[in-house]
Amino acid sequence: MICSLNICMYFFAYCSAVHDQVVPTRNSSSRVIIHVDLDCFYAQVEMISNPELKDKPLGVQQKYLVVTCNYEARKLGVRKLMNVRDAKEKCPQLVLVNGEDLTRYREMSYKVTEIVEKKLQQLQSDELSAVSVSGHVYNNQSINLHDIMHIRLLVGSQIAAEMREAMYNQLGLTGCAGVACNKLLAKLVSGVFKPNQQTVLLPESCQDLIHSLNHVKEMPGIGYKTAKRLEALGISSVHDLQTFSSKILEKELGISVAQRIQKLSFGEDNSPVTPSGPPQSFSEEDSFKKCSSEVEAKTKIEELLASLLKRISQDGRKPHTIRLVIRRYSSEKYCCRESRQCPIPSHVIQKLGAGNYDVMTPMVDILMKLFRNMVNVKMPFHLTLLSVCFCNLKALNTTKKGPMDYYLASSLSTSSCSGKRSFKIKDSHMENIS
DNA sequence: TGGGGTTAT
DNA sequence: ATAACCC
Repeated sequence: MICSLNICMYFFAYCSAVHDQVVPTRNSSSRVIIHVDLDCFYAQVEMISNPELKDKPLGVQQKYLVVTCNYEARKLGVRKLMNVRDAKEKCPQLVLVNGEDLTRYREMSYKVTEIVEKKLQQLQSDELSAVSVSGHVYNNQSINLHDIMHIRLLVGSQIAAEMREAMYNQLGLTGCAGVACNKLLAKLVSGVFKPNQQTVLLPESCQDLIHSLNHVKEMPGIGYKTAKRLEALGISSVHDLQTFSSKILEKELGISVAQRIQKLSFGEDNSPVTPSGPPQSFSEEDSFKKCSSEVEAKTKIEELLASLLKRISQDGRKPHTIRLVIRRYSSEKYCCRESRQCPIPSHVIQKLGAGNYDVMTPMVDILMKLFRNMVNVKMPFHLTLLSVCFCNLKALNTTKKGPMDYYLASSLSTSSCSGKRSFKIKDSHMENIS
């Protein structure tokens, strides 16, 4: 029997996903999802570029935050998103490196994506006859070799191990993996044994895993805002959410969110693994204590734009929309951002690719118009963040139609259509079972 | 709370 | 086009 597996991978902050629809030929409800999470990705990249850091407690700093840290530092009490002062207090020997420039993390992320895609193609020819697990089994549950779903998950655990091996051998990166029947559970179970280990969840232990969460906030898909709204309804544990009136929840959160998160609370998640491909937007942002003049803002915007132009020219695609985002100073803990966006005029887009025409000037002009649209520069203001974003990325310049366009368009559409590929995995053991 | 990125309205 | 939400 031939089945295809659905593999999904996420990485901290830099996002890459590799995917495949997992469909044992007829039954689309029994998927196998592999979720891979690299251990403290930024810190690993830093330790690879400077091996002296390897056995020291290391934190990656952005502004006055330690955004992530290695496991040496965690043993000594440092946590993700900890204040630099608190972290130094907890751990005076903590070594800090600046991680505000994401360039090297991005580069490593692209390498990981490449390796995973190569490995996925290789799997087609690999013979995986898995009758044993790789890594941990959640709850130490015993395996039933007569249960077809158990067998599929075991195959998944072997593939996960191969993925992690490839990433370690070729890039020196370690990470965790979780194998389960949907994305939610795969992600949750991936964190049970850390770091650099993997765990498979057999369906019978699903409820145990879900109820091991202490609070609904720990459920992936329920963020700060949603958790706050749930709290206002008296919902705090997963059990609270499971048993709460669906009608009232729908009224409070809207039918879409309500139904989705209540399903999550039971461990149900039918969301597909979506091919992410290259990013759909590029942005650069900078935060600071205070920006209160237009000149100051313009200088910062020029810096952000310059970096962005460099990145977009490497990508090859062209943005058709530009956006400016600000954050105003607020005494409240969580302040919102405001943004203004507009289309990029086609003559500016054309200058992006070729020639040495100055593209900065017209772009800065547009951005400053957006800026003045949000901020009344005749009144005092206090900003704490500026961000410039290129989005609505298009591969080709389709503004002009030439005689060649027909051919170009058709050759593109054959390669970029429908999105989902399928990888066949021969599993000799499965023939015996089914 | 950084520096992102995607989804919903 | 903008805000909300998530990691």
